[in-house]
Amino acid sequence: MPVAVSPTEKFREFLVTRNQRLTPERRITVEEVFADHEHFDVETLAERLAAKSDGRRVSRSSVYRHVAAMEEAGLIRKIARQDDRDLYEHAYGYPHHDHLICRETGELIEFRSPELDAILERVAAEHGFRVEGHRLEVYGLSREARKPRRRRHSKLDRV
Amino acid sequence: MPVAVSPTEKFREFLVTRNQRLTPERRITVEEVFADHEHFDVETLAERLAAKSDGRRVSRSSVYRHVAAMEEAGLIRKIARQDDRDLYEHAYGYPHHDHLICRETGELIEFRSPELDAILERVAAEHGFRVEGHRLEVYGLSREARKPRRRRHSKLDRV
DNA sequence: CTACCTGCAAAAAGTTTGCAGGACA
DNA sequence: TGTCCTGCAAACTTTTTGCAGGTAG
Repeated sequence: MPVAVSPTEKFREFLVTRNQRLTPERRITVEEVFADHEHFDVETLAERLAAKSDGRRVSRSSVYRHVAAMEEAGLIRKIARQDDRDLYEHAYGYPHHDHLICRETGELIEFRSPELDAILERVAAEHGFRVEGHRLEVYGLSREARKPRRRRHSKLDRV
Repeated sequence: MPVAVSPTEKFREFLVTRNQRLTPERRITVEEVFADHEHFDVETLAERLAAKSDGRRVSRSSVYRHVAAMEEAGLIRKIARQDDRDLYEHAYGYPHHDHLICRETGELIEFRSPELDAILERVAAEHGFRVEGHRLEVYGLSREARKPRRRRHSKLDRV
């Protein structure tokens, strides 16, 4: 099922409901965020937007404001905290999923598990709780990290 | 299997491995934390410890230092972020579990699900990932929050 | 004209750190 | 004596906010 409306358009629709406009700054911000499917944190995004050489820069404070709006619009979602920063990912046009997070390499491996969702629903129901969403971070070691010393930046590499 | 060693003693053992001592301040901090099974954030804990009328107060910075140490010792664990503060809970003498978090009341309902753990193991294995732990926060509405008592402030009213 | 917007600088809030004086082995 | 420790204040980081000027309809 294809995404019928672009994130930018979706954002505009959301803004309308609040009597707000899709300004150039807002457009630039959404487009930068949806230019790829990478996770991001606001600071980094702001740096990227501030570095634009053409007249397309957006101030840090505005980036924070726009990211907050995009989250309220349901375009993006907070997935974790990394190095004291909130990490975001696309929520629009991207199915919900969870993450395996490697403590060694920082890798984020995405996975989907309907079974998991089902269990949560059931457990929640047992507690009279209505699920609206969840955030799951599984910590451990990725295959990559466990590879027996292969070009990995380990101080223990024999010199 | 019963907890053979008290948290305080456990903390002492950990400190020894780093050539550190269980000072009065450290002892007071661990004891305060394990005085009940409630979740806590450092700021609140620090306030409690600063308010002690007897000569048992501990400065905020030390509380931060001690809490960090206790986490490294495996006595406590970070479970979520609430109101911009890290929230901790006991990890020692308390079986691992996850939480249903009410977005309305802030309630934290604990639950355990071996099935969930099993699924995570399986999914992880499929990705060559070795699980060491996880953090799961399920958001939604608790029964309490859904009780149809007098007008709860909701933007969705009469839309 | 009347919102809505933006960038800047300053402010918040949580957390960390440098430092001088103490304490303990 | 030589570490380890603590409290205090200052520093830091990320994020938010006040404000003055700008812009669109």
